[in-house]
Amino acid sequence: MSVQERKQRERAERERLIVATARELAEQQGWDAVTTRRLAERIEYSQPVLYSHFRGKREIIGAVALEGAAEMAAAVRAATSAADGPRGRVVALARIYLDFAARNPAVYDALFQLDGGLPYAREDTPEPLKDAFAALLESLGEVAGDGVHPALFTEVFWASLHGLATLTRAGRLLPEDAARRVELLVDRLAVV
Amino acid sequence: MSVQERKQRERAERERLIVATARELAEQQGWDAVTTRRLAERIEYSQPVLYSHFRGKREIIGAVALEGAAEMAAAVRAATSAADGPRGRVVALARIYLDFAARNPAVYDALFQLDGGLPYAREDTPEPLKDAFAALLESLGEVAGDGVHPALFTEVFWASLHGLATLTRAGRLLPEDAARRVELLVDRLAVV
DNA sequence: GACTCGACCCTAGCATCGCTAGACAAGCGA
DNA sequence: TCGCTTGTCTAGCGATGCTAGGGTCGAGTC
Repeated sequence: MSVQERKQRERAERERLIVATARELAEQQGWDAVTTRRLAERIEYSQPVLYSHFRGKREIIGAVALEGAAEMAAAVRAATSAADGPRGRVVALARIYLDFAARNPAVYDALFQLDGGLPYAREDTPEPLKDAFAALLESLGEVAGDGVHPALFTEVFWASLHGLATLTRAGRLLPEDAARRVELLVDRLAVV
Repeated sequence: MSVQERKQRERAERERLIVATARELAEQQGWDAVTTRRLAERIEYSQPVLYSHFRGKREIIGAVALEGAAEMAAAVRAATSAADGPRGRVVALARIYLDFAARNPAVYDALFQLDGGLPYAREDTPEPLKDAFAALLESLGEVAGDGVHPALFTEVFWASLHGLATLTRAGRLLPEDAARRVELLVDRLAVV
């Protein structure tokens, strides 16, 4: 049995290597540069090996997305737990969210922009995705206001942040006023 | 001279045909299906003809985006001018914006999601894009509130709508609660 | 009215993409 | 030691965006 176990360990290790390498390559040169050939070369295996771990490129993007979701949830919780009061937590959340998107553009794309073949907003949605939304809900639910469903409020707030993140990164919004936009958004949306 | 004029007319006509065909194909089967070969076949010319009009696929996407921007601006102005009061105009704007995005997903992608090689938020930004933003500003500036720069408010409101539009279309948000989200967004963001 | 010459378009092909079939080698269990 | 499973690689398929080069057709000139 120990032989099989060793093989499974090695296999899992290689899978982590694939995901980490794909992410690294995407952050360095964009997802367009993440071709199966380049990826295979970087992990020092041939192309078909990738397909013994993932169905195709889409699933690799999906794996990066799941990893990113877990990181984002952790980052959000860390930031909000260090802040004081409902409003403080919302401000911290908004900042860390946009910061995460700006610092990890490839991961953010994998999560919300690209097709990673993951089911969203459904029962069989992977746990990391549900948990990332839950992390947002924990702080945003506090400031939804009377008579407003916390989840609905979270969706709206999240969508606003997502809009700011994507439009800024796509060059549609100038980064200079980013802080002022966040301030305005929190002031208006959050009920404290 | 009339021969040259005729040729120029025919050339311009063919360019319109290319853009219209690309848009049609994208709306029918998605932008992935818009390959230079398929596009060439549909307009009944060979591939290289496309490159005598546009630098490449990117520029074709950009042309569709410009066409879409003009349409969106017109739609927004039509909807807001038919509504009463500042709040009524904002509600109408939000609805028509999301409606436009839902009805013309390919055009919306060309505008805000894909790389059409267009310069945004700059001095040399094409007129249709500036005008589309201006159309939003006309109604949203009314409800920015005291001490808030109308353009900044417009950016935030626009980003929120963009977030709702993209997340909904990507399956990240369920369409059922769309109306409630718009209502909440307008209630909180707009100062009436 | 014949001819020259330039503008225009098409065929063919390049490098690269995601993905797969089939040959081959390595290492396990008997 | 042998047989077989498991795993990996080489090679190749169809399709992508884009381009080079040849050929045709028609406008303008003598």
